[in-house]
Amino acid sequence: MAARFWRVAVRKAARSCRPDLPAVGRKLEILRKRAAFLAIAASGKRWVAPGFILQIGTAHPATPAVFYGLTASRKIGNAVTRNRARRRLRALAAEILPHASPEHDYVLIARATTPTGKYNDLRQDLVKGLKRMKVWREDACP
RNA sequence: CCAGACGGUCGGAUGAUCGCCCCUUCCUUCAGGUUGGGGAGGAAAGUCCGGGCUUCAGGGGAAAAGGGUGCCGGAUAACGUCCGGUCGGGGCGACUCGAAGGAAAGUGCCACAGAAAACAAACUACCUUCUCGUAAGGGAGGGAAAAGGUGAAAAGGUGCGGUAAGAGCGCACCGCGUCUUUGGCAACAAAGGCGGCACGGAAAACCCCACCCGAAGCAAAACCGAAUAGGAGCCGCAUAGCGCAUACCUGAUAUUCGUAUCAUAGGUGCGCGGCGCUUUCCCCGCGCGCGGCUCGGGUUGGUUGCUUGAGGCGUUUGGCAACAAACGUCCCAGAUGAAUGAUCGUCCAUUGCAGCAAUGCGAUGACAAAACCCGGCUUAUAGACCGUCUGGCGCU
Repeated sequence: MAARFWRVAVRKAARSCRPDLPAVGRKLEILRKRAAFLAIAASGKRWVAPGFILQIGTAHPATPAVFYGLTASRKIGNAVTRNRARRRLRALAAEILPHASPEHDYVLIARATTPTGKYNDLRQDLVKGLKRMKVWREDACP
């Protein structure tokens, strides 16, 4: 009940701050180049949750958008499973990552439980992880 | 109604909120907004066959090697696929399965067991002659291959006759071989004659015969952009060439500036020769130095290829069928760290618990996701539905 209310509030906030572009941490861009993934992995900062692994790249000047990438390896299952994991992570990123600092790049790595776990758990874990790593911005539009 | 055979269709439904990719309308400050439309499969899978397409200039012929296919006829762009037959297995049946050419071209093989595994042979045992012995029985020679035993297989089978015992030794039927006739396009089948049995298995050992096959793949390939980038150097080989023609182009000379002349300047054309052209050879044709080593550089990106196709659906006609033709109609994914979804309800299935029950609470949702495109094959697949047929049982 509380979670539902919280989610609606976020959506309202996201909608309300749309007019004032270009504000920090609003848009999302997906990384597609192998070199970018390697650079983020090399920074070594990672946070492991039951449903996924979060990697954070080294700090750089803030960009207009938050860059993030998704990885679903052969290990977690066949093509259907990998697709489902990647799509759940993409939905999660669309909801949560506007709150992340645009001074870093992020990579979400799918684990075996990603396609089957509870969506609420995934969401809470990601928020927790961002706060732990001190890249959480409470207001999406400061 | 039960059990089964074959073929086909589908393979969760629906709503709300928030999104993604492609095409498109309009607005436009060129960054977006906006209108409308489309967006995974029967196997998209495995990548096992067959094609299209692209590149290696291309085309034709022959040979060798290698690979593939293998009853007959048809379908098809093609196939190892499909359809219809034949033959041989399985099933009461519907139906189904089949590495189904040649063993009389040749070489080799047939384990174990057994006497013997392919010019047949003879262990036990059978018959007989001679001989030794009182006898039981033994020894030597001959006949024969029926009985026993071994084996996947023992050189036709069963019955009768025959014989010292036996044996296709003779006869009948069956099998086999061969010839003829008939039916069939054919594979093959049927009938009749002849033969007295010759020809064991395995070709999934090599092999022979007939037919087919160039290679690599969309990371193909083309273009744009970028870059000193079809780069530079050295070595080796080679006739790095020769002849003829040509004033058309560049060039040279002369010039009255209009042009003329020059073939021992280059280009160009033709011929000869050399090398190369996807294993080799020949012919046509095409291209032109070739080969090796060293140094330096490049490999990001974008666009095209990219989805209108041996296309889908419907009707009619031909055909037993696979399929073909005609007409009508439709446009139906195009991503590239890879879109086609995420979340939450309701319903539908399956299932667990509780309950006398109505029902309630919870869990789960087959296999599996396009990657240039088609035709097949193979494998995976919870469940639902439809049609045709077979064998039972019951009823009228």
